[in-house]
Amino acid sequence: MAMEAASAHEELRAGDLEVRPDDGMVIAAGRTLSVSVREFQLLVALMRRVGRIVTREDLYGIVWGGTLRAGDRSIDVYVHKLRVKLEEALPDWQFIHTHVGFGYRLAPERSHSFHTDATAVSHTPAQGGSAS
Amino acid sequence: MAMEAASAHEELRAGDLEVRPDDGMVIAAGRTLSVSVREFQLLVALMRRVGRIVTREDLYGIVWGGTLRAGDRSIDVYVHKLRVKLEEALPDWQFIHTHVGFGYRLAPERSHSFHTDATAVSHTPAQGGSAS
DNA sequence: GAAAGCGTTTACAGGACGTTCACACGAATT
DNA sequence: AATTCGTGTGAACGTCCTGTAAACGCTTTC
Repeated sequence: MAMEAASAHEELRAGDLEVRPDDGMVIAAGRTLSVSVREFQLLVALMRRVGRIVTREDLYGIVWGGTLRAGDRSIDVYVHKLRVKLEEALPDWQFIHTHVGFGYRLAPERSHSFHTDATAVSHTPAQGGSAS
Repeated sequence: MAMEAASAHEELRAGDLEVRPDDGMVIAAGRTLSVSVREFQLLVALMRRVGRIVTREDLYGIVWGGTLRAGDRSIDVYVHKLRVKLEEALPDWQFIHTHVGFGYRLAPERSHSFHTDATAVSHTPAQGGSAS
């Protein structure tokens, strides 16, 4: 059977971004990029939920463990570090998207080329308007 | 014959680096390198996993056998020794890459060294110079 | 028996990492 | 427009990890 979520050689993909949770490797456009342990854990957590918004609380629980304390900016810092490295490797693609008040979402989207951004409605309040 | 990991005339390659586990030979850019037994074992272990990150624990188990004790720096020392010899043989290539917190990865990559030298290297690097 | 090579261990230096601050920017609200 | 909350971003700082040279004992060779 194909058990991939937790055992043999899981391989996560999103556009030209590839992550191998087992090997600790991140490959962007064929080139291996070096990321720290925290960066890697965060990236894996997001990659396992591609296209979906992950709350800070969830991310913290997954990567750091425990509960996110008020005022803790670790997630923001590491999201930023990841963005820098990903943009350096794949300049025309944007992977980690911010959903203010909701969390982060990982998905490969073109950066600056053209604004198809008529999507003014980023997320309807029907989704989960009560975030703590 | 599909078995190559331990039988007849295995021949490992990575760029201009060639290793023959059976003969105990290391050839870099056509020149034979002399390496010690430990250095050789470590190199073979890494070459058999080209492109992948190998943890210190795994390396130790493969080359030294047993479990890596806390504070044991043998691997670091031998990685360094290998790096010195490989760089001496192939100055513009970097083979053993460190992934902090993960392990080591062997892969031929150009050394992006932006030297400010306008005099020295211009064409043929004279690799058979005066080495030992 | 002395010299040399090798593998291991030790010591110190340098760099990377993770966390926390501080401030700037932007979005949402009033 | 002004305020408030949330996020972006660069930097400071202590800690841990890795790089590197050298000391040490062991084995081999002459």
